[in-house]
Amino acid sequence: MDYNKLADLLLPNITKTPDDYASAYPARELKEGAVVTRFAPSPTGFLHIGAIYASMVGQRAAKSTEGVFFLRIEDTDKLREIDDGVTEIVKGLSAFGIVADEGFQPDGGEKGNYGPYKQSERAEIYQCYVKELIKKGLAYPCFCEEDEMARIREQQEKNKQTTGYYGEFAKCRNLSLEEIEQNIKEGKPFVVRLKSPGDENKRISFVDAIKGKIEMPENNQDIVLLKRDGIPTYHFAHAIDDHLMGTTHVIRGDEWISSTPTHLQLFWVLGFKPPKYAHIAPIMKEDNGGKRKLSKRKDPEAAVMFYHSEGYPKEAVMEYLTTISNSNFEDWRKANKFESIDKFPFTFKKMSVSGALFDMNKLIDVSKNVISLFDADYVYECVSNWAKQYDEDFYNIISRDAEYTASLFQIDRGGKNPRKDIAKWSDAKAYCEFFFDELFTPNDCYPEQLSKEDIKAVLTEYVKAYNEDDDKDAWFANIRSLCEPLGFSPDVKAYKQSPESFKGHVGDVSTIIRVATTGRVNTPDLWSIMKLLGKQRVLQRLNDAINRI
RNA sequence: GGCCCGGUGGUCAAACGGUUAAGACACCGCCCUUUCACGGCGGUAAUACGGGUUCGAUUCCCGUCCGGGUCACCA
Repeated sequence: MDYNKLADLLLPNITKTPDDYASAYPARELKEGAVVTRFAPSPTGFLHIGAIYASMVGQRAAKSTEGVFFLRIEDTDKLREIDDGVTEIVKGLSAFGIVADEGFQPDGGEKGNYGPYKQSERAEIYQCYVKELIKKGLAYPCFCEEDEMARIREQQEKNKQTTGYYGEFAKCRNLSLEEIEQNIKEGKPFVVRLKSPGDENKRISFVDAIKGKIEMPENNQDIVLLKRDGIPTYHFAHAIDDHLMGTTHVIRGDEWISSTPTHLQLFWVLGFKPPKYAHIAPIMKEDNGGKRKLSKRKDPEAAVMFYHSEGYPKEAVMEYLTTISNSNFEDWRKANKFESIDKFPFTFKKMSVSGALFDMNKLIDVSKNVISLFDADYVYECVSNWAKQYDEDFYNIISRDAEYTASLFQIDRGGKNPRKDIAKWSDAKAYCEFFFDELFTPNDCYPEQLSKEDIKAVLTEYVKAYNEDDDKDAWFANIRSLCEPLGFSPDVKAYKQSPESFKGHVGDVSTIIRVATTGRVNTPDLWSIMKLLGKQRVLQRLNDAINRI
């Protein structure tokens, strides 16, 4: 068969040669050991948290070796593609601080010398290489229809043979040039398949950067290279793009492991040096005792938007994801409490081999720690940004006096053992409601064992004694001095020794004042709160409380 | 079903031929304390099962079971 003739018949419009592309995509000039990674999503729906995870790994691997991390859009499936898919991906990533060195940028632009970074714009590149393969007799057109394929499959299943298009079942392999010409003339659609040189009985092995050595049978399927529409399949596009773009490490979900022999074969027939593979385990979810991948239908936490709308800071999500990805991260963090996460020496080897269950408790814990280290101004900024988008009323209230709001986040912050009340920005409202008159709801939740008269007496006396200029010690001494005349013990220990001789202790007196001013039994440091509230509001609330009794 | 990968407390995970089998989260208790937190101390809880190999197996080998992935003109 004259393969050159066949190639021109099938792809008449392709005039460039692989050499043209080889010179258009020169080897990258990077320092020794630099790693080139990429995140290559298809714009088929919302951004999954797994995408953040995978890109974080890619970015970290590249950054730690002064390499390159790029973003390539794999839009070869027009049926599943959604509008704004690319924007969603880029925005979603950048919301977590992930911006690619090359490829699509948050501003909508495209950066880098190895583009285009969108596969739909690379059609003729793929076709050029397919044509080359046809010329070498390594690829051929296949005119089989769907029902025909189904019939073959049925037969194979019946005979307990491996299903698929291969060997003797690959009937279009043996078409003569004349038959092909005839089919083309009749306008029959075709796909281009690889004439697989693989042998099912031979084995191929490769070393996965995460999972170690993996051995599998060679691929003997004549996989589709070019679909009817002339667009390549994932497999083929992967081989071409990652070669041309100089990817050194392909980081992807481990659902791809089983097609890696096919990919290795593709690199081989194309004469390309294959990249290293790092197959990462997916984040799982517990489901009826079993494990399954985080699902977008069932699990809100699968969507990147979830973290955004709940208000988990991007730093916390990254921190959590790193905890999952590198088992030694927590130890490192303990030893480097204030260090930027970028300094963490990331390695593939430490990555978990099997899928970790998503642990919301752990995220919350990590997030509380992360937020507890933020300064008050930054907390305010974050809460404000969050509220602006998700709770406008709250936003209007807190932004009226930025300084005031920021200072309320300063309570017990900045010291050695900061409070950890807030795990996500949506917690902020509940945390600080009583600081704002619009959000403050009086709630007379006084301890039940105290009589109304006693409560009233405490409040009445306190209104007289209250001095807003008191420092913390004086403030508390003041409360303490109220105790005895009112029948309360100024000392908790003394109270515990003979509870029957007191109405309560200084803690109860504090609680009464606390409830009257904040509507709560539990709050952060009351003195700080009253300081912030100011004399007028404190007295107002105290007197209101007295009047309600 | 074929082919891969995996199985240490509820979860995430160390230990890679010899440990009383770490640590973190969650849970429980105690201490600190004017409340709540924070912090400190302590506790419950694990090597899937069965065979080997070995003086000795969480660790190596085999089998069973269980879980996950994959078998498209989807990625």
